[in-house]
Amino acid sequence: MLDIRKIREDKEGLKERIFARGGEFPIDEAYDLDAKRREKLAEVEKMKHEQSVRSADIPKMKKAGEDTTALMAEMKQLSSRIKELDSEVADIEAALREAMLDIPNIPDESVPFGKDDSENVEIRKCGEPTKFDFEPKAHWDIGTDLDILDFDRGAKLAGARFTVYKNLGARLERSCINFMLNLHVEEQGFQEILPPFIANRDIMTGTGQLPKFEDDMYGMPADDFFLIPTAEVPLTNLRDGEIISNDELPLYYTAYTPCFRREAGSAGKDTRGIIRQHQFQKVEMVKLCRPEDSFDELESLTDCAEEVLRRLGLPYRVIVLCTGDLGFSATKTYDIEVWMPSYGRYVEISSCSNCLDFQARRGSLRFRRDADSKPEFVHTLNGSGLAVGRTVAAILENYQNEDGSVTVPEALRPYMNADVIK
RNA sequence: GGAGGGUUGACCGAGUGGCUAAGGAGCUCGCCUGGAAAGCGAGUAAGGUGUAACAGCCCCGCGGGUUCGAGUCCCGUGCCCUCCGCCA
Repeated sequence: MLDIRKIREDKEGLKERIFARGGEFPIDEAYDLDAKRREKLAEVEKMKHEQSVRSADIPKMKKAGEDTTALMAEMKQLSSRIKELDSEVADIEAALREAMLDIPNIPDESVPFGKDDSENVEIRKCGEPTKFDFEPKAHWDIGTDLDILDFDRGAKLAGARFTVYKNLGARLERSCINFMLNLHVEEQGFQEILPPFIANRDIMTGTGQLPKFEDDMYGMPADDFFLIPTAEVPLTNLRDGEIISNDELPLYYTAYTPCFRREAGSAGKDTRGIIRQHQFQKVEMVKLCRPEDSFDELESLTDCAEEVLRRLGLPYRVIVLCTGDLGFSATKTYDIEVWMPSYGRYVEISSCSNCLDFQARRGSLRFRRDADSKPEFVHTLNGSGLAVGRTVAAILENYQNEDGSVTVPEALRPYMNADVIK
């Protein structure tokens, strides 16, 4: 959620920057509701003041033995007028909040203008696309042939876009998780968290998944719970409602969780393999930091994710998302894309974003700089480190051998207890 | 699932209808001391909204209601704790 003051101060400038995302957002509406709200509020506040001052006279008059009937009757009228106005204000506030929740974050000045993912800009590249002196297979064929991925039984158990991992396939997934967590925790300074995989409506609203994207979430209506679509949700909200002390910042959290997404609107996309699943595993990193540090933290966060790929020896590139491709809560996002031979191109495997105070404001994530200063909102960042299923797919494809076996990357061998999957 | 207890400030905690929601811990300063601790004294301190700045208004888990007036009474509900039941 944006600070309403930003809209008040420079509505047109803001509209231009936000509309660069493409689409329309209710900024004018929020502006008008805000003005109306303040006007009504001033009116009702004056009445409340009168109410409290004059009501205080009643016990005094009673003590003095005076008759309070007339004053009480008058106060009763005032009270009911206040009630009416109060409910008008509440209606306006609800509408204002609804509008504000539908307005995305402002793209940072450094974000390139563009309409969609075709206009994202490559920043750097590491390694070269893998070359084969035989005809390489796609990971779904490799996985099926080695009997480590079972798509048919996944579909039987749950449906399309669910996959069963077996034997060294299951172990490869688990090894990646452990390898990534250990790197983040032991070398990069993150605290390891194992959060609930379910979040309630408030929490889902705090990070921006709700109310706009409810259709993309798996919900449990009986309890008004949701399966988390990413560990960003519990990690970012871990300190929700708290006032964090200054010396705790910056906070680095990492967690492995499964992620659940309905993928509404992705019908026909990436239907084969494990690139786009309703349930996938991910190791996520989240940072809470002081406002002045968040852009530096974004660079180091991205590097933490890249380090995973470097150690796995997978070719990748980093792009900066253009205004049209930027996520709802982010002001700036780097995507890391891994080389996927079956696609003949780079495929997203991590997304690292700076959300400024946008999420901190929706929940209430604040810190106190000094003992006597006011609480301020922290800045929040999140990045995948990495999407595990896509990492497995990339390993299977980039490390495949002509005989159908797959060489285990050096960094994973201690976890796999195997040099090769065959 | 059933029964009971709780929910007040960056922390603890009093407060069952009416002037400004106690007190403590904390923090700052002073006295005391060789120095510190303890003790004593003084000060300071809540978040939101709003204003040029004041003021004003709101805030006692959340939402309704009763009342001239609600932290306090009534209804609903979230969460925490205890016991019972069920259960990995």
